[in-house]
Amino acid sequence: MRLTRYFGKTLRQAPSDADTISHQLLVRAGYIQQLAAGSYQFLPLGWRMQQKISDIIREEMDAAGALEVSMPVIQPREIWEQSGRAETFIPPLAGFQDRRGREMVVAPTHEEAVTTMVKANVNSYRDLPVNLYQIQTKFRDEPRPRAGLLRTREFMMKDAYSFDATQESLDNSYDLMVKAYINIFTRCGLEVAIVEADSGGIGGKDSQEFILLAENGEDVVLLCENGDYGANVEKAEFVKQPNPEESPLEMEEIATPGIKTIDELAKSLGIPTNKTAKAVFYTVGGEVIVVTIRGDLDVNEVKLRNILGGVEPRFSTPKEVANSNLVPGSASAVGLDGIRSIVDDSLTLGSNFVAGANKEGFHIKNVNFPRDFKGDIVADIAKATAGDVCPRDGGIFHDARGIEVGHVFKLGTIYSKDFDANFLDETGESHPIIMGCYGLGVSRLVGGIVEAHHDENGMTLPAAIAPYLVYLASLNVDDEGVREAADGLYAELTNAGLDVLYDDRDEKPGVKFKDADLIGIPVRVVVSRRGLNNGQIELKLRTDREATLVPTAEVRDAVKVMLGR
RNA sequence: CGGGAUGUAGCGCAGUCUGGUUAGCGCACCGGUCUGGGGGACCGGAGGUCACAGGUUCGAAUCCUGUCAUCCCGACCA
Repeated sequence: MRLTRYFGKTLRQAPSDADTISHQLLVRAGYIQQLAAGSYQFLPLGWRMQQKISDIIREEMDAAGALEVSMPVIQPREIWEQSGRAETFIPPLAGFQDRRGREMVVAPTHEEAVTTMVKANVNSYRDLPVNLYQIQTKFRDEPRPRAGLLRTREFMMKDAYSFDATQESLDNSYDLMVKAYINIFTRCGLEVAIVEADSGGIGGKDSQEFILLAENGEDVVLLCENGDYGANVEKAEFVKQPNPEESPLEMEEIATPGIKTIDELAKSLGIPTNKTAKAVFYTVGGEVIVVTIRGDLDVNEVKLRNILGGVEPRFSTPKEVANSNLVPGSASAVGLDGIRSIVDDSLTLGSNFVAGANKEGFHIKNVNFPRDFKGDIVADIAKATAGDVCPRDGGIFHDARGIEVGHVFKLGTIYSKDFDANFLDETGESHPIIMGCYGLGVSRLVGGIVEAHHDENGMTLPAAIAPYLVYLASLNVDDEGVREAADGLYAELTNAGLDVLYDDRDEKPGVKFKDADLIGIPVRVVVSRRGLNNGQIELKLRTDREATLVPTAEVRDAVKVMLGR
């Protein structure tokens, strides 16, 4: 494609509202343009890059036996009511009424739709397994879109759904997808960490995320130093260090005037924080509950939500706390009646804790669980952090930020039951179909790849996903010899099956070099009067410092070698 | 939802505090001359509902009120 006929232009400065590097470079290089918060238009360069990624995804999904379909973005709200997610999906569904007054939603994901599709087409175990996927627009009304393409409201996603007759078959379908994802990310030039994850609003049991490690990432993951375990911080399990054994002593009230926090409490008593019990108040569906955890640990709200049956807990307001007769700073579950108590299992790993006395300015020594307070639920609800101990092999966790680029789930039968999507087994017995689902953020990958592949001058895109393979720059367009040579190379390289972006503009060399670097095309070919006088053309990989000179006749083969073709 | 910041040409900004020519500058854009290997120089142009609405005033980009938009931080352990 000739740049004189192209659409979109490069910017010397990025818009002031772009602050992550991928956002800045994608806008400056003319790949994308913002329309509204979390809503981007793809210019030709950006769209081509996204299409290259989509092509890779299609190849790998097809190779794994999945079949491409397409489902509506606008869906009747009914099916969301049927699954029970109409009210519970976070962020809340966006939608509108059609002209007949029927409630429609803009789909944030497609479990409901695909389940109805499969229900109509699968009756027997002979029809299974099957895996359906699509690459298509999603809309989620995110409370805070940010970081360019890394978190948008409208985005492109590849979503796949597997349907199996048995758990073993689901395991196989799931493994096939994990392998396909590894292939996809590898081909995109990315190294991703596969970590255990919470399944969140989608539902299901086993779930893993593919995390592209990057400083601008929103997710925090914990990785064992031995490489055998990695998990999103929302999910991570760890070995809680037990306190030294002591025999339980009698409770004793002590005055602690002015002490409000665990740190102050531990300091004033000269004890470690793990000798204290911390009480935290949450409101769950209008009910205030008290959550008790050892003072050196913090509550993981995702774990808490899961043991509460999936209802989102929220920090209680001061008013709710007061109405429940709880005393902030001196609260505990000791002696509390009529209020639900959730206890982290860390409190079983020690004795004689210091806890609040539920009286302003007082605490109680030698509190022991379950002797001194009840726990309606005792479970692991603690948040792991860097330095904690891996549950698999005792290794130490380190933490890292990353971008969630893929997420796979074993759903089980939650949706097939909602929609009566059943099959008959060999004995004629009816069962709900066992499902899995597999998401991959395509437009997010565009941003993620730039986060991973750039330098101070612009993008350094891998050939597999670059919008063009060759940036052909003619330095002296008013020189007939140069123009003929450049035109000839353009034709030759294009005919050889290489995507060429031909900079035939009447611009200074510096401008062309700057743009070539910014746009990030893997190979740069320069035709100039100077080189031509020696019968030579200049070739350079975007990621190399120095260029090499080759005779005109050898350019095509040399470029192919550089691209590994 | 809460907190903070910002809205002036396609992009980056000054001007606002202290109201008063025709609202400026850099980049980009159009015409021209020179130049020609890392965003070059000069000459001449075009481009603005100063986010929007209302108010104060002889006079508002500037002061007041409201609205909208965009970005950042927080969604947290009493």
